[in-house]
Amino acid sequence: MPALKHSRQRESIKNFLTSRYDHPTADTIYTNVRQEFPNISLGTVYRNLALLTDLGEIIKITTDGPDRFDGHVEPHSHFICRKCHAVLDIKMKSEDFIDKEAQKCCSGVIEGHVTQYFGVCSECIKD
Amino acid sequence: MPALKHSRQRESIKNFLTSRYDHPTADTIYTNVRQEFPNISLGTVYRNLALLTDLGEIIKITTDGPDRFDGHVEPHSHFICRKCHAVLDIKMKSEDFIDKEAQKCCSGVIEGHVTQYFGVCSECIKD
DNA sequence: ACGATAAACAGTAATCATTATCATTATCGA
DNA sequence: TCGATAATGATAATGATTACTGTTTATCGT
Repeated sequence: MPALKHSRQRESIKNFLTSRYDHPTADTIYTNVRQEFPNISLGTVYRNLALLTDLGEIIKITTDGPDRFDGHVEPHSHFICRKCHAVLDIKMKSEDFIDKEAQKCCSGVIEGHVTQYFGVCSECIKD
Repeated sequence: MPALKHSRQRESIKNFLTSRYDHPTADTIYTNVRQEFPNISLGTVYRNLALLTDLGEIIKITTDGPDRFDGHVEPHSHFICRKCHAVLDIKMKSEDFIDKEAQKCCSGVIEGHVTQYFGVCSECIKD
């Protein structure tokens, strides 16, 4: 547990993530933050994304393909379009109910869940 | 869409998966199937896992770390222990209800969902 | 402000999981 | 049994992520 020090690079990554709602990958974050810090390293991006995830300030979304990151930590789920692979937010009320239902048939202690919905988004459905 | 041909290797992979309930990784499958086919290639394992997934005969579970595979396709969810990383099955009734709830606040068409519960399993909770 | 300490950095090499390539072998219908 | 082609084994290549190394920078006590 090393003492945390402030860094402009980490602040910029965090700011970028809270400004976006499209769940970018590490690489997208890298190319964008590079406009403010032209020689930031990709390793620095990954290091800070892991750190921010551990701190609970952002959320890591593991899917097929590269991981995506979400700067908005209020409980919500994600809808992933199987055509264009867009990741959209879903905010529903029954999140607690789901944990309680699952707990009924699980011998361990359930602390939470991550649900990914899949289907076709409203844009792709036009085609 | 190439015409499918039978292969003993693919059959062995499928059989191994339906015999297990612990959601093994490609590497675990590889080392086990190797007892029957000593010079099967890891590439063959991956190729057949992808094929079987496309055919809907098995399920690919994407998590932190390497993908895991499930030979049992009846709808169910997974509980992942955050201590020992075991993947256990959860079979609950409200799966359809969840899709309908989510559909209420989603502009796309929801076809299904994958939920991963996390917490501490009954073994690890003893420590 | 100054200097010591250690976190964070940029740059780069290494790792890990997965996919692609290609010459050879196995499957299967005619 | 023969011919077409899917599947294989071996291995190279890729893509995402992590680890390493020497340098820079933030923080804190004086």
